[in-house]
Amino acid sequence: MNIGEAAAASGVTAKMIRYYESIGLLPEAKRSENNYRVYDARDVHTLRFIKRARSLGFSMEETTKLLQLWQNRARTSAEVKQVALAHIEDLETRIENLQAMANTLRHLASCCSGNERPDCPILDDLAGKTRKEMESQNE
Amino acid sequence: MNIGEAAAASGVTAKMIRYYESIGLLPEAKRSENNYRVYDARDVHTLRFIKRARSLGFSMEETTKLLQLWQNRARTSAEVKQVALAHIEDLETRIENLQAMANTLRHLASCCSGNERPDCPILDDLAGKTRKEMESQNE
DNA sequence: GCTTGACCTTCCAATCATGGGAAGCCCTAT
DNA sequence: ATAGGGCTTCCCATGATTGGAAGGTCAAGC
Repeated sequence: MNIGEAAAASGVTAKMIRYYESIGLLPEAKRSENNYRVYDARDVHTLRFIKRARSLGFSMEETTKLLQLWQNRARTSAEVKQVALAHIEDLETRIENLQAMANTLRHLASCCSGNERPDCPILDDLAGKTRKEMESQNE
Repeated sequence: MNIGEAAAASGVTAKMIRYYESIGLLPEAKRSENNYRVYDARDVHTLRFIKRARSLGFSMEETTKLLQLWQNRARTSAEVKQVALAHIEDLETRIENLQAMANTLRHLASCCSGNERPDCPILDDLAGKTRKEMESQNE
């Protein structure tokens, strides 16, 4: 199985397979006489594992850790769970940050008439104008 | 006002101020006889505008657009609102993606005993095991 | 046999926004 | 005079991925 077939079977691009090998996430693939990388079903399984982990937002570092645990029969589920819980916490932090942004922007947008006039509470906020300054804009 | 003072006054690092200038977000700063960049209160105001926009998650490209609108008296609030609404949509998409990841992981983690044994539903999911395969693991 | 095209190989560069650091100039205080 | 701090430019690194160039290899069709 060439890299292209492995890519098609796993959903990971050939480029990324080579990259994963280069950073040591995957062991060096065997080579055919033509110097082509050769893969088997087990490699494809590993690639899908990586793809699934990445799609759940795990970093390459976390994915490496998970892959090692997967391949280690002496692992404990506690170790795996710890990685997952840490990642959940990271996701929740990021979600909260994004939601705070979205909430602020929704509020500002709802205050913006969105018409042909130039005055805009969104820009006023970005410009650091206080409510007080806003109210006394005729000074 | 030197770049260090402008940085302290705006909360934008000197490094980033130079970067913003290099990509054209900021015009080239005037120079003192020593070739030091010179800033005034207006520049600091602009830097804070940028910082606030970035903190609301706007990309550099969107920030550039907002800055142009801010500095353009002929703008309409509709233009500003459009940028904001597009960004809100982007944020919401990202939030949904992260939440889907978090939900999946929370479910998997809740199914994981997190003990000393190696069997782990989190790894099973990453490995692509179906529920059916899980139930018949004694085969 | 020779060309074409689809693979594969390695290596280098770009992305986005930011941080780190080197080498060297300028100014002030001791 | 020397030490220090700030300024200058330039290059490099991040994380994960994509793009591309230059060249080797293989199969099919002429």
